[in-house]
Formats: sequence, structure tokens, C-alpha cells
Amino acid sequence: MEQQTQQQIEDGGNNQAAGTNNRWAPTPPQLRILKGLYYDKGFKYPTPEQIQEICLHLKQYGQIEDKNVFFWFQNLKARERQKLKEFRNVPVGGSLDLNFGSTGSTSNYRSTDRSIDLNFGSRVGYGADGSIMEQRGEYHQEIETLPLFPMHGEDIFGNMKTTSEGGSGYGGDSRISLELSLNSYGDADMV
Amino acid sequence: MEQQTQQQIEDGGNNQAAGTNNRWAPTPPQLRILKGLYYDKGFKYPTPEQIQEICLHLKQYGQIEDKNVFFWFQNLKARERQKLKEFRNVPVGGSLDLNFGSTGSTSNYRSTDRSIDLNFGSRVGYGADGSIMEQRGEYHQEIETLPLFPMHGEDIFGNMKTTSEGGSGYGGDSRISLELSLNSYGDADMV
DNA sequence: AATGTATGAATGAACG
DNA sequence: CGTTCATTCATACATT
Repeated sequence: MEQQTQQQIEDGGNNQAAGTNNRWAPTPPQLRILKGLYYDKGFKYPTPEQIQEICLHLKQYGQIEDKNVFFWFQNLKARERQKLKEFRNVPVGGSLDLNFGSTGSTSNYRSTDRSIDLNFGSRVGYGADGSIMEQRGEYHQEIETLPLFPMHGEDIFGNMKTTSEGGSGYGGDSRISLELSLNSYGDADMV
Repeated sequence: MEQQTQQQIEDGGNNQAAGTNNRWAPTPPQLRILKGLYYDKGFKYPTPEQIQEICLHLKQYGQIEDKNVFFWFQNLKARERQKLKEFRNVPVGGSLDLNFGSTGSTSNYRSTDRSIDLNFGSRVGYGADGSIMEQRGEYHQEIETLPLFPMHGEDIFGNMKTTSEGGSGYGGDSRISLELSLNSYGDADMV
């Protein structure tokens, strides 16, 4: 699969053919960066703040909004997980029986028992140097202030950024640095 | 739809011309079964488990993967919706027969069981166009955890270094630092 | 060959 | 978050 011949119509900035194209499509550079974050950095759970940072950075490579970044991560996570699960042998059917669950059926427990750290401070933490340190704590991230933005609407983010920084107390410049490793992410995908 | 004038001559079996042919095409038996499920059984929303079961069953009729089944259902549903939509815009001039082709069993249920009756050998004649009826809003059958799978499976750089907790992962890891060289902010690297 | 059509595949967006 | 919808891209055949 992966037909790469697909031309993503990278409107190098804002080629929005007025009214014709509403759907955002990542430009190659944007995609490269996003993939770099996701795969290289293992950065999969960006907080609203981080989404903004990323989005802001990606703007120089083409038109893009916060929600696009948000969806991009959401979709990738969802699809990756889906793909991953297809392995379990899941016969359980009338015609295709199963019986004796031999085969290392990877019991994917959602264990709530983690003997390790309890000091989950799931909440994002900003390093002193300004780098963002975070990553989901599994379970349910109860980031109190996390609004879970999307949902139809345009300004989903309108409320989170802007003025207050919330508890971070990190005003103004929460600059992040993306150390983009020039990997061959660019698709150039196969086929 | 399907103005069956086309005889998609897919080598009824296994055309895998190594490397040359990547795109899956249902073999006649597979197509017959799939359509039977969709039209006869009104089976339109297979769960991941059911998809696997169907796929497994169809394997005896030719090479096939879960995602193929997944896409098949997705596309069929989408295209019927699309067609119905078009109908509404048609300048109602002639005779749009809204055939309610209830080919036999009207079982429009979302089987609460994982077993799918693939043993119906009845050939159906769904040559008609949108004759599908609504079925949305059905209740969900909470089986357990659901997988799914689509999406490309490219692992080009398969770095995935991160935690990849996959499911139970509660790695202490989860701590990345997003370093985005902001220096490129001013850079005019427009695509 | 060029054009049209059916359909597999991919993915952004949105729902519950 | 898992699932579904909407659009679009890509490609195999079919048609003329």
C-alpha cells in the first residue's frame, strides 16, 4: 500500500483555493516534524499548550491550526493502536471456534496496579530550562485543567491559551525547541 | 449502484503478481459473502472482532487481510450514503424508484454475538442502487476491548524508541523533552 | 491512447 | 478514546 504518488497539494503557505479546499493537509515539512515528534521523540500526548507550540512552529511551513495538530495526534494514536491489536487471535465465533487459549494471547490488561511510582504528577511539568516534560500517565490523565478541546467549533483553544497560563505559572515564553532530526521522515514513502 | 457492466476480472484466487499488484481485489466468493452480510443480513457495522472473523473465513477464498474487510465495509457504507445524498439533489424529473430491496431476511440487527453466519449460500441480487435503509443508532455491543486496524503499516524509520507501552505500559519513561529549535522561527524556509 | 467509472486505500474531522 | 463519517487519492478495467 502506501502509494506515495499522492500529491499532497502542499500549498506552501496559503494557497487556499478559496472555498475549494477546506480540509487541512500537512505539507511535507509539517509532516516530517510531526512524525519526528511522534516517532522519534515518542511524543504522543501533547497538552493543549504544547499543541499550540507545535502549531505555531509549523505555521512557517504552511497554514495550520491548533485543531489540526490535535487531530493529527489523535488519529495517529488511534490508528496505530488499532493496527496493533489485530494480532490477537480472536476467533470466538460460531464457525471459527477457538478453545483453550493457548497461544500467547497477550493479555493486555489495563492493570491499575502499578507498583511503581505513585507520584504521578501527570500534570505536565516544565523543566527549569523551559523544556516540556510530560507524557501520559496512562490510566486517565486527570489533568484538571485539560479541557479536551476538540468538538466542533473553531476556537476550541480559545480558552486555554491566551491570558493565564494556568498553574504552570509560566508566562510568556514557554519555548520549546524541536530539535528536528533531519530524518528521512519525509515520506518519500515507499512504493 | 454497481452497474455491473464491469466484470472486474480479478483472477479468482490469487493474483499476487509479486510486487506488481498490491491492491487487493475480492474474489467472487469473497465478494458474494461480503455482500451477503451487508445486504442480506444488514450487517453493516462489524466490530473489529467480527472483521477478523470474517476475514479469517474469507481467507479460504483468496488472500485477504483485516484491513481489506474493514475498508470494504467503510467504502460501501460511505458510497451508499453519498449516492443517497445525490438523489436528493436530483431535479426530480423522472422516476426514481426507491426500491426497498429487502432481499429476504430483513434482520437488521447488530448481532450481539461474535459469530456470524457465513454459511448462507444464498446468492443475492443486489444490483439495485441505494436500497439500503437506515440502521444507525443501534446500540453497541460491548464485548470487551476492541481493536481495529487500518492505516498504513509503514515503519520506515521504525524508531518507536519511546515507551510504546502498548497497553499496560506504565513506563516511568514518559518523559520527553520537546526541543524545538526556535531559532528557525525567523527563518524563511517556506516550502 | 484518452476518458469514464467502480472501488481500494488513506486520512482529516467529528461523534458519543 | 474508540469508532464512524466525509473526502480525496490512486488504480484497475471498461468503453469509445
